[in-house]
Amino acid sequence: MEGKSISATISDVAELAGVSTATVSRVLSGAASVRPDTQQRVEDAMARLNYRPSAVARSLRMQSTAVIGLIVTDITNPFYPDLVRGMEDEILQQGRSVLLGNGAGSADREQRYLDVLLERRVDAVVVASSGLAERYAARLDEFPVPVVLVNTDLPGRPLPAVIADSRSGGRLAAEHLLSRGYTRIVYISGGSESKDTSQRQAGVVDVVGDALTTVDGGGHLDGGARAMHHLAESVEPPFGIVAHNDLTAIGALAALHELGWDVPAQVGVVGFDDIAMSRFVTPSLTTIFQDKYGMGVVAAQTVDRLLAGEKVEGTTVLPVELIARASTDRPET
Amino acid sequence: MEGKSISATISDVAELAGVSTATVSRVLSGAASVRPDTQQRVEDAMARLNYRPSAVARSLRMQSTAVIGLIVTDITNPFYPDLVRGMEDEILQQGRSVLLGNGAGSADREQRYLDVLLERRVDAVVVASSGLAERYAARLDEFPVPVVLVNTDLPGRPLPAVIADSRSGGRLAAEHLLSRGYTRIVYISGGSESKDTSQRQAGVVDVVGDALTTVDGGGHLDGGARAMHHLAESVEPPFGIVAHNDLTAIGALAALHELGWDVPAQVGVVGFDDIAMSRFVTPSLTTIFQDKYGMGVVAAQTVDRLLAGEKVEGTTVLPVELIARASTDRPET
DNA sequence: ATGAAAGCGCTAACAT
DNA sequence: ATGTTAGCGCTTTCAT
Repeated sequence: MEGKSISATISDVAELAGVSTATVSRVLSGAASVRPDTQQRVEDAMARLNYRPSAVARSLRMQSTAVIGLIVTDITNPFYPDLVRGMEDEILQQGRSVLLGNGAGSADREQRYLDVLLERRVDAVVVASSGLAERYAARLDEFPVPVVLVNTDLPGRPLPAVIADSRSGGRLAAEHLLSRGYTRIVYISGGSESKDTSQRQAGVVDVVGDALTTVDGGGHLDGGARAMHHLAESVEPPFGIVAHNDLTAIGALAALHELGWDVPAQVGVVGFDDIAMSRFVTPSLTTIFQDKYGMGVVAAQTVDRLLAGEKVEGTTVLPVELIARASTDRPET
Repeated sequence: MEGKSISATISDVAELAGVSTATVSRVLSGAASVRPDTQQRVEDAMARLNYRPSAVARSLRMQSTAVIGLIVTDITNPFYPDLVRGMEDEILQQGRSVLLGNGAGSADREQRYLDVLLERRVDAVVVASSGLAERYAARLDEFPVPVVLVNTDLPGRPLPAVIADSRSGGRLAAEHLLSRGYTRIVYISGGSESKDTSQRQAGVVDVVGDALTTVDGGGHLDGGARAMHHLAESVEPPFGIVAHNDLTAIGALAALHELGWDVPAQVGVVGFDDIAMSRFVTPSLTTIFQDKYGMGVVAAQTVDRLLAGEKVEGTTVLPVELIARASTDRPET
C-alpha cells in the first residue's frame, strides 16, 4: 500500500488514530488498560499504515535487545546445526532471537564477531567454541553480559557451561570395541583446539591404558581419511578405531575402503556425535550419541535463568549413549 | 576493570576526556578533524572505560542497522552452511552482519522470522527458501527493505535472484548416465515445496523424454532411502538414478546396499549439490556441483549494490558442473 | 577544532 | 482511560 516507503512510526499511528503515542504504546504492549473502541481505532491505524514497531528504538529505550548472540566455531560442521536448532527453538519461545556468529574456523573472526555481538548489545552470549572460550578465559567473567559455554567448559571458573559426558563416551566406545573382539584400539583425535578430544581420549585410556596409539584427524572428513592412511603404515588389522567425531570416522571409513580393509570384519570403527549421515553411510557407523539439540535447549534455558537474575554456575553434563551399528558388527564374537 | 557493569556511554567518555560528546563521536567515525592530542585523550578514556559504542543507538540515529537478515528453510540441510559462509564472508567485509533466521522446515516459523527481521530493521533480507518466496510473492515487492532471493526465483517479478542452472544440471546428469550405459533413468524428486526439483527434473526430461519415472524423496536422507525401496517394487536393474540432491542420493545408496544391488555395476546414481560428504561415501557419489558458497557471495554483493541505490533486477544464474565419481563408474562402457 | 542542541522511535513515570 | 514529557546513546547541523 505504501510501497517501498519507510515504515510508519508510532507517531504516525497516533495521529491517524487521534490518540497520543502513549496510548499506541499501550495497545502495543497489551498490558495497560485501553478502552475497546480506542483500541480498535489504534489497531485499524496500525493496519492501514502497515506499522511495525521498531525493535531498535524499543531496545534503546529498554536497555535490552532480546537477542542472544551465539558464536560457533564452524557452522559447516554437522554438529552445530542441531545445536543451533535446539537453541533457536527455546530462545524463540522466550520471545528472543538468535544472532549467529560463525567463526568459520578462524580465531580472528570469532573475536571480531564477539565484538560485533557486544556492540549490538545482545542480552547474553552463548559460546560454542572451546578455542574462543580458552582464549577469552581471563576476560570472560568481566563481560558486560552473561555468558554461557556450550560443548566446552572452563573448570575453575564460575561460568555456566553445558557439555556432554565425553569421557564416559570414550569409555563406552572402547569397551564396546573390546567386547566385539577388537583387541587393539587406536584413537583418531580432533584438532588440538578441541578440549573435547582429550576428554574422549581420556575415556579410551581409562579402558585400554596409556599405551594408546593416537593420530590426529583434525576433526574433519579429509583429516580422518589422511589419519587412516597414516595409520596403515604402522598398524595391521585387526584393530578397533575410536574417532573424535563422526566426520573423522567417515573419513576413515572411506580410507579403509580404499585400503581394501574390511569393516567390520577386520577393523571396527566408532564415531562420536551421531550426525544424521552416520546411519546412512556404508557400513552404517557405530557412534556415541550426544544430544546436540538438547545442549542447545539447555544452554538457552540457562540464558533465560541468568537473564531472570538467577545466579547460575557450574557445568551441566548431558549423558551420552552408544549406538551400535554395522561398523562394529564383527561376524564372530 | 568495571566488572559486570553496564557499558560506558559516549557521555562517560566525553566527561573523562574533558570534551563534548560530539568530539568523541568524531574520533569514533575517524572522518572529521580532531587535534591529535585531543584524539589521544579520547582514545585513552575509551580504553580506560572499556567503551563500546552502542550499535542500537547508532542504528536509531542513522536509520540503518548494517545488518542483513537471512532466512533459510532448514540450516540442517548441508546445502545451507556453505551458502551462509559465502554470504557471511562478503557481508562481513562490507562492515555488516548477518542475522540468521532458520525456518527449520516450518512455514510458520519462516513467517515469524521475517517479522522479527523486519522489526529489527535489518537493512535488507535475503530469502533462501522457495516456499517462503512463493508464499510472499505478492507482498515481497512492496517490502520496506530490499529483498534478494537465493536458490529460488520468481519469474515475472522484478526481484533480484541468484540461482544455479538446475535445468542444465538435470541434463548433464541424464546425459552422463546414458553415456555410461545406464539406458533407463529414474528421478527421485525433492519435496513439492522445492521449485528446484522441477527444474532439475525438466533437465532430465529434456534428455530422456516425458516418460520419466519419478518418485518423491522429499530431499532428505530417509526420504531417499524410502523412495529407493519404493522404486525397487517396479524397476529392475540396470538403471540410472538422478536424485534431487546429494542427501537424497546418499539415502538411496544406503537402500541399494540393503537391497544388495550393486552400485555402479547395476545401478548408477547421480546427486546434486556436491556436499563435502559426497566424496567420502561408498561408493563415492557422482554429483552436479553447485557453487553454494558463490551463491552466498553473489547474493551479498547484490545486497550491497541495492543498498548503494543501484537498481538491480533479474536473475543471476550460476553454472553447474558434473563431478564424476565411483557411483556411476560402470565397469564396461 | 570543538561545543550546544535537536532528534531518531519508543516507553514509563507522572499528571489529569 | 488517556495525555505530556523526559530520556535511552548516538550523530549531525549550526555556531563559535
